[in-house]
Amino acid sequence: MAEPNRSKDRLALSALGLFAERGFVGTSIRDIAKATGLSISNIYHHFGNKEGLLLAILKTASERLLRELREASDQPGTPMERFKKLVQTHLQLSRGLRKEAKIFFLDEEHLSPEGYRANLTYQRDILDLYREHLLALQEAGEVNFKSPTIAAFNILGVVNWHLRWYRPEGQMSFEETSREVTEFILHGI
Amino acid sequence: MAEPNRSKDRLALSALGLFAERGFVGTSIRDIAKATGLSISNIYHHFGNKEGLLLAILKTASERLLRELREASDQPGTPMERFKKLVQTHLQLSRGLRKEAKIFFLDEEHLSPEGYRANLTYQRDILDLYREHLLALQEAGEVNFKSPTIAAFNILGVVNWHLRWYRPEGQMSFEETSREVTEFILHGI
DNA sequence: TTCACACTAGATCAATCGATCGATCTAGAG
DNA sequence: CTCTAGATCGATCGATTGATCTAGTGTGAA
Repeated sequence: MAEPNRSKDRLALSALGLFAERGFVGTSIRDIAKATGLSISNIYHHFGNKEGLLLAILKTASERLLRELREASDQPGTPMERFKKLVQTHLQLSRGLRKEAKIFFLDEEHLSPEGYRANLTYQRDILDLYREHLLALQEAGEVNFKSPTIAAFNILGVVNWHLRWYRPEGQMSFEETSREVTEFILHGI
Repeated sequence: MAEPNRSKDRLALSALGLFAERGFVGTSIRDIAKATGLSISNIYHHFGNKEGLLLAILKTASERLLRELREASDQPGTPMERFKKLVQTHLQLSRGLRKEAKIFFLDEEHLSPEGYRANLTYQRDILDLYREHLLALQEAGEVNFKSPTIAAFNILGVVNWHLRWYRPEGQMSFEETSREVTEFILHGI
């Protein structure tokens, strides 16, 4: 086996694109197999079932997102500087993880209870990261919200909505929208 | 016919609940028929096809939402007062239209081109309403964003995210979260 | 060489899908 | 009393679904 897990990776990559485009239920295992040129059996061999394939994609993406967000916001600096870095990094990463993010918020209701729980945990981890930073800001007193939790939800709303409406082919550049979104958040808290 | 369109309304109501719970693709026309106790044929008789049923629900809800938002924000007052009223009304209405709103943002990719376009138009109408108000605020000079469009997107992100995470059965009251969300938005702009 | 195992293909399964059919029922118009 | 339009029914269509089964591959260890 010169190229280990090549089929597995190809399946995951094709599935990512198809899930993002047509949704989980809207994509059949035959679509995925056909897109890779492999047979259906590979999906069941490598991922157990259709949901296993989705969860594998979600796991990889969310772990990477959380890790990179932690790294970026763990740099030295004032609480406000670190929080700003967190938001900016989140926006930038979401840009590269458009498809993954779309899957994330799309097909929750078609997952098994275990899959749903895993999905929820990934989202909660991101929320908690924001809550930590917001709590630090609140203790520093530079801030005018009462509940760090609600503030974290509001921020996630703005950030996640951004990857919903932002179109790279539009007239507004990513840097332009990203700066405006960041300022909205910084004023909001 | 003592009760005109009763079957039609019952179908739409059942479909609303099922679509919100399991998604459009995740709900079969058999599920809807079974939930109402009527036969499958009624759906095709009253709505043409499965998508027609969804679009009918979407149309009713979005027209009502837009109308009530216009009414609420057309009251006399300063631009800021009217804008605040708009946001508060939006939050309140979303609370009563939870299911409809969920459908709205869920299954876009499974619609026909015409259905997708209709869906997009409804969302654009809301966006434009916000842009009008934000433009008035910008001209009044009380505001620190550059693009009313981006600001409108940000606000919609916060409002729509609210109906995603807010749980009536949780410990936080609706009034509490609503106030906090509104303040976040008002500071953000 | 032999054996075990990871990997892959293709045929096939029962279940379910959206949609359509002709037939029947009901209510009101003329 | 007849005619018609709309509402509703159960049966059924072909297609597709996720999943499984069998039958091989090729590779590396013993």
